Amino acid sequence: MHLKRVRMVDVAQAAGVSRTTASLVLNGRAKTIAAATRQRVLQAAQQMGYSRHATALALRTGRTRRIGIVLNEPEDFDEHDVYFSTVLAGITKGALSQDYNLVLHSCHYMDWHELYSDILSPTADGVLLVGRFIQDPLTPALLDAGFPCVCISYQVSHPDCYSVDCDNIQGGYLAAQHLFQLGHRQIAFLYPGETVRWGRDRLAGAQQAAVEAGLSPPSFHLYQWPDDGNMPSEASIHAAVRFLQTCRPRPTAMICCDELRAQSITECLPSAGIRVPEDLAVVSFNSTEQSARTRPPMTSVAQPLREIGFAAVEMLVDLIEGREVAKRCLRFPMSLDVRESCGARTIPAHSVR
Amino acid sequence: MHLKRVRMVDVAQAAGVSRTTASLVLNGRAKTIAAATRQRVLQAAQQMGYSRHATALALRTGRTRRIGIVLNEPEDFDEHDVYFSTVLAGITKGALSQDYNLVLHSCHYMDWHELYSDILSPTADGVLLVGRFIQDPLTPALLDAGFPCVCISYQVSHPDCYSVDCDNIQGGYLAAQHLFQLGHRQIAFLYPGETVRWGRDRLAGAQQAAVEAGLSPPSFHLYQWPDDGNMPSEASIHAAVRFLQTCRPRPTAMICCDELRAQSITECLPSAGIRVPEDLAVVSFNSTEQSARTRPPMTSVAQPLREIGFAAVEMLVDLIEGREVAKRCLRFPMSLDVRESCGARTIPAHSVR
DNA sequence: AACCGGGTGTAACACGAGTTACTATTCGCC
DNA sequence: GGCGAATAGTAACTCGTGTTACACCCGGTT
Repeated sequence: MHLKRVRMVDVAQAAGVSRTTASLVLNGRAKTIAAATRQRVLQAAQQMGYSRHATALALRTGRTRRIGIVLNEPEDFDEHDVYFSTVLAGITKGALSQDYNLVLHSCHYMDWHELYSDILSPTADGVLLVGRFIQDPLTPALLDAGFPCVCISYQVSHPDCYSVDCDNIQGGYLAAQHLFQLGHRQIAFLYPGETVRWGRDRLAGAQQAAVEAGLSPPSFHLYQWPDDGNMPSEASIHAAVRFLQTCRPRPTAMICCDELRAQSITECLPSAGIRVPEDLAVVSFNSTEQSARTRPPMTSVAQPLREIGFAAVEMLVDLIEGREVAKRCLRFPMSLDVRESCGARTIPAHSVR
Repeated sequence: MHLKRVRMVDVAQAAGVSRTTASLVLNGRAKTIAAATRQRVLQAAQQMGYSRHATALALRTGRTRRIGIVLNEPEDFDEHDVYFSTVLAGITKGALSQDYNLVLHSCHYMDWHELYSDILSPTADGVLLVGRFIQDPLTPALLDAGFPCVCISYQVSHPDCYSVDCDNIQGGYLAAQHLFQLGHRQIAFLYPGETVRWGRDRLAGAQQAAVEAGLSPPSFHLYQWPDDGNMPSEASIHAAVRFLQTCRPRPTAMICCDELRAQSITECLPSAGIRVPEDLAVVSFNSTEQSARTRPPMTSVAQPLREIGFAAVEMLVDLIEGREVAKRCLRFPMSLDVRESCGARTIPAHSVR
């Protein structure tokens, strides 16, 4: 039942030439081949529906024209986590424009060594590592092996590390500046703690805004949420609400570095006697469609995730094809989608798209 | 800077044997090889960090251990369309358990012929085609070529077509049955029309429920929405609302075959003087997190998308590896997540997860 | 006739692996 | 001591392609 593949040698035979000649013609290296012969070969190829055997080509050239993608977990596509799908949308577009295919490396997070050798097989010409954890041994190992890598939304300290990220410092600055301009002075800052780089950076940006607003030394009411994965537990949400209730002096605003948490917390606030935005203004991060649909619609700092994915592909392909890459770390500015959770009037906001 | 790869011949040399011997040992075909020699080879391989060259292996064996995925559009990962990411979550899990990698074929929808030859390169051992359109020429072409395919959420009439889908007839039945049990008799049915199979099937199911409820001949107020892609246009939403307003006899309930549309329409209803659920009970399809977050939370028929993705991988791998596949079309039952948009009290619903 | 040189095309090798058929050595047994 | 069988290992081919070095032909010049 299986149709036999048409190989180059079949085309050559049909055109009455050697395989070498066919190869030269089909690769445009046909300087020394007579025009008539070339036509014969091209026509035969066309007619027989010939296309190169990808694997053989890859073996010979050492290039697969594929880009690998490593996510943190097999479950990363969970509908709850819009982050990966959006970055992936950008990556897909980038790969399309560069004429590369994408490989999703399937692997449990833990057995990084298996993943390591799968990548170095090599299954692809380079790999995009999406938002891995700082302690992850995989990235340095790949870099040590000299394998082309681009990190998305994180970076490691290694001379060969290239990365694309959003400018979290500037993002934190935006969030805080907005609140300061609205007159807030007591601000709760909810984040994953200093160990997570984007958490650290966003806080740093917020503190910078505080300094510029004349609040020195800058002081936020810090709350570090427990490390419980993408889906925050109910207990962790309640703990955050309790923090907001008991914190003194009472905060009039909160910056929450995660949209999903911000949303869950906000939903619990009314029953804790806290109204949004009257008693507590809220700014979250990662402005997605979700933020527009909450009550009240939530002001949120947006990451340009598609652009990040797209740029990461571009950078990786430059690396693969040996072109010079100007900056080791590309940073995209974040933007503030002003909605209603801060009591500011709704300005036609920078569209999410 | 690039570390030279360790090849099998290097391992063999280090162990003082021929490459053939090394190959036999490393593939467990070492029946005729002395235990001592085998140990030497294994140890050398271990020590030098040897791993097979994936491309060479694929060329020789004719198996890439990759599964291709074809989506409709490069933009399918858009955050608006949770469908693909959820199916992909299931596929990822399936691929992981079967020890296959995944290839995302990047391609514009239109130039199907380019995609066709990319698939037949072959980039993967088989391909999952996710929710393509009926008119799509790609699927029959691949089937004609004898390439292993599994269709997800659609099917074509071809003797070799294998597919995994949810049972849309039963889903339509569930939706209508729920409304009939609540006493509704005048029901608007919003769907993409007869040309889209799942639309047709859901209607058929609903009609079956009507017959069983003693309403014969079954009559719904049919509304066919225009084909405007995943994101419904504002105009199309308004048109639907107008339909609900002007339709006589006045419907007391609506079944909308798409969650996103149902949601947008529901948001417009108050301003049209229609309250949900008092004036109009609403059942939608594709129950995702979104449905739980609307006001009121929306009753919706859920597709087991993860299970579908997972099963599709299983089926495809069976096909690839030449095992017998019992059923040509695997159908998963849908389930009803009862929320508040029908006025039924909230029953602890079948969890989305 | 011998030599040169441009125009055409091909034989042969390489990429890194799996597999088959065959050689070489040792062992057991009569 | 000789013969067959079992044991241990390898040369040579294959997968489908890109590339390099070379062979051949033919016309023109010395």
